[in-house]
Amino acid sequence: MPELPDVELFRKYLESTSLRQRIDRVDAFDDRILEDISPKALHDALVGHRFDSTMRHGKYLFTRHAEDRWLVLHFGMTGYLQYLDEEKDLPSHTRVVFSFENGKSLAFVCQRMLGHVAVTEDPEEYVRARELGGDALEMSRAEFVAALGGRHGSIKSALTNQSIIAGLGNIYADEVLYQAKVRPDSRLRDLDEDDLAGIYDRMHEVVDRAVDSEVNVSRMPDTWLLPHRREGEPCPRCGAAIEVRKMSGRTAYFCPSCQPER
DNA sequence: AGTACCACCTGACGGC
DNA sequence: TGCCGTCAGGTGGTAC
Repeated sequence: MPELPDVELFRKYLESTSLRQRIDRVDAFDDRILEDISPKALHDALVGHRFDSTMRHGKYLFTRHAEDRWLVLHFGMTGYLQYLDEEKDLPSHTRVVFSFENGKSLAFVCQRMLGHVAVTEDPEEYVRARELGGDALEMSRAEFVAALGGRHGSIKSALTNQSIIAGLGNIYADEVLYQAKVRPDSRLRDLDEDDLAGIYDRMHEVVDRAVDSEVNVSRMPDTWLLPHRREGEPCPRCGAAIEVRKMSGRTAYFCPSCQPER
């Protein structure tokens, strides 16, 4: 479930493995993954170039391969990157392979086909066209409060709405609200600026720490909700049974005692 | 504006 | 054993 911390890790992974190698071949095995570009056009756009830098906005990863040419990667729910010494070791569900001159390759793997690969001239323009909000890590506390202010929905639907804040998904939104002791179904109009500032601070902590833990749950604090995100499991803070509630088709996990109703 | 629901997609899992 | 419904959840579209 790649959310911001996962994608940030993919970015670092791509940086440490795949820069500055001449791209010899690009194979797209399933063009449902490709967004407004044919397999041949993708191949032709990349061959002969080298990835030379990366950037991330929310759950989108960009890597530059020429002046004004960037590859766009979005991982859907099950996507990830794998750098390989030998192409025979391609993971199952590999959808696109970037083969380098040194015989190594980078696989874009995406089991459920909910991810996308695209090409853009300008990541910022791409972000604008997608109507994404500010990146959760880049945005200031004042921008965060302003983005949420004056809205009427639930806090959780705002946190996971990529056009308001880009980067949080279902799992980390639950974690942030758990840390902030705010119930996911709380109405924004019932939260004041201090509440929002607190949520912003917890969001930063959670995302930073998740990246530091390399998104490995066993390396995250045991006092977090994430290792206990199961119905009825005791809350690591107070022992009350964790509750689950469906909110617009998503499962929200929370502690009914630490995250009181407002 | 916000919400609910559906579709996309595949694999795991529980029930029978 | 094997079939079937349900669930996982990021995104996007539609209807209310």
